[in-house]
Amino acid sequence: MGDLEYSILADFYEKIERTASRIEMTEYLVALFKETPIEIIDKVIYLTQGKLRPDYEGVELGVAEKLAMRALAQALGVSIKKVEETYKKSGDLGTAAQMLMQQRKPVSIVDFFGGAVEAKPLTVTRVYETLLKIAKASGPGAMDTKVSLLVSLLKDAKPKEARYILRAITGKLRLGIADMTILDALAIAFTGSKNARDVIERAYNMHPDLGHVAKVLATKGLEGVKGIRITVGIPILPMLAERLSDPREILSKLGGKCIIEYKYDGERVQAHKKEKQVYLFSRRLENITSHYPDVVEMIMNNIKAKEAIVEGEIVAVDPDTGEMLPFQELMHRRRKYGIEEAMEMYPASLYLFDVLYVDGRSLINEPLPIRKEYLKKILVPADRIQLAKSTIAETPEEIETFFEQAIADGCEGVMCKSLQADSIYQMGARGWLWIKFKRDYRYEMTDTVDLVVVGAFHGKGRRAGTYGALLMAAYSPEEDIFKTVCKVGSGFTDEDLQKLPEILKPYEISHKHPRVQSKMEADVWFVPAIVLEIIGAEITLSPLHTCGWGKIKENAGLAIRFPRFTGRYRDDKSPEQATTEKEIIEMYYSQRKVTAKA
DNA sequence: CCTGTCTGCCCC
DNA sequence: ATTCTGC
DNA sequence: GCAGAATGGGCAGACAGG
Repeated sequence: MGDLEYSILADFYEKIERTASRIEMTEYLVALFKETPIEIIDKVIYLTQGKLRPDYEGVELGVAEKLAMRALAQALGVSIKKVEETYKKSGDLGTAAQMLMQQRKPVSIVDFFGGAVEAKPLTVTRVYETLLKIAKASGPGAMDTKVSLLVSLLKDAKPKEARYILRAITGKLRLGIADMTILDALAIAFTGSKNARDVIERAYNMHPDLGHVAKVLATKGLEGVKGIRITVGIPILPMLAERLSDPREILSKLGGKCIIEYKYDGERVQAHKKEKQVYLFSRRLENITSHYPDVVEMIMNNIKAKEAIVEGEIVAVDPDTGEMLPFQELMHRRRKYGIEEAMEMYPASLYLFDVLYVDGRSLINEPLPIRKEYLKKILVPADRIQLAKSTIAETPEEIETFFEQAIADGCEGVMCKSLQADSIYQMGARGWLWIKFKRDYRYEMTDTVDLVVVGAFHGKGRRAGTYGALLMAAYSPEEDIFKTVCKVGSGFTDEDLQKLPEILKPYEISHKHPRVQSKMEADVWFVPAIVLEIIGAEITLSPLHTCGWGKIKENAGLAIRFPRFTGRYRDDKSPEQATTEKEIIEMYYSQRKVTAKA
């Protein structure tokens, strides 16, 4: 059985990490694949993706940052505190491990002979199999088992190897390569040119398991890969949408005319029906069949085909009024136990918007209008299963009108889709055939808030050395207190990130400021002083943030959904002039009125 | 048995 | 989910 | 414009530990 020393993999990772050129990265990957014995090509691919098995199999490590830190401390015989310190400073657990290991000298003869020096070199298979064992450990004592397994690996690892083992475990290799680059490299490594890339990508889209595709390619060649087809029961890579904020632009991208449909605030689902069997897959291809027995039932009864793959959005509804409920409520359905009760409290509606396969026939290459016809043909609509509401729009005004109606009906926005002859179902991400349009993409349509920076969190990866996110608060004039509403870590340019520590440094304090109310423990606290403009999609109930605590619901505050920095520093405002708690509460109520109208 | 912490290529 | 950046 | 890597709120499940 062929194997590969893990240090060789680590060396390639290091080279890839050091360059920013995608072409160069691909070249290194190609060299790696050529050096990899065919038997373990799938393992190398999974490790390089930072996973163990394809998503739809649901194999989970159950180890992340904290447990990995514990294991590292144990392997090195240092305190968790020490590991944590090094981690926070470097912003990367892998780098921290490498640094700490390089610092360490053999302390005693026993250590010397018992330690890494005498150990057999790590192999890809050993690393992979150990990670699988970690994933399988469960039940009482599982944490210790997982940690011990990881410790055993780290004890035999050289510093550089530890770097990448830890990164693989935390799911962030951070090499600058992901699926698309791996596909390029596979094409070149096994067929000699990038020409075959499209064929390989297509196979991957229909059977999103890179390890499997690579193995087929390595053992059976391109012909084997061409044989990979859509299989009912294996999820297809879902088509994604681009975003735009202007109806005019949307129309010009889509050729002056489009299908426009409601974008429901729920969970996207790809439903597979195979005779008497139904499978449901999430957007990230997790198997979510057990969460939604009611949806399974509807697919079984109301889709008139022996076999079919359809796509739609699951939305929670109020069992009494039938009104659509916000996404937050649907989350209660993502459970393993108490499904029956949850089903009564949060019944699900399914709004279908596409069909990809019917009775042996792939519809992937059919234009959207044809697919919609098929969908209409096989669907028997009922109370809780219907087509997503849609129409055809040819002017910006028509888009605006339909959009307003969607918002009034409790949707997030709309999807605008091409209906041209080339409007195929583009598996994966590519293209501008689908465009989403949401209220908060438009500055004028959404209220921004001016919030006070009261704390910050150390950044990771490329944010190492600066802040990853800031803790933001609204002001309560009645109590003269600042209460948290969100963290914000998106919207900062590199320049912002460089400036922020300088701006905030003068206000840094060692403990939470007495005028700040927060349930969250920040890495750094500040005197409330700096005000930033923040935009978000809506206000939600929060179990964590303290703004509006108990004023709308017992044991709940308010938070901002999808918060980001607008780029505007409100240095014209004092912290006492920031958005008030009362204003946030009003925003919460006014948005609910809109949805209640529906 | 209850509570707190951590995890999820989680969902959005 | 949104956003920014290097290629 | 793509591909990748930063980052958000919040839910249930799985353990650990009192």
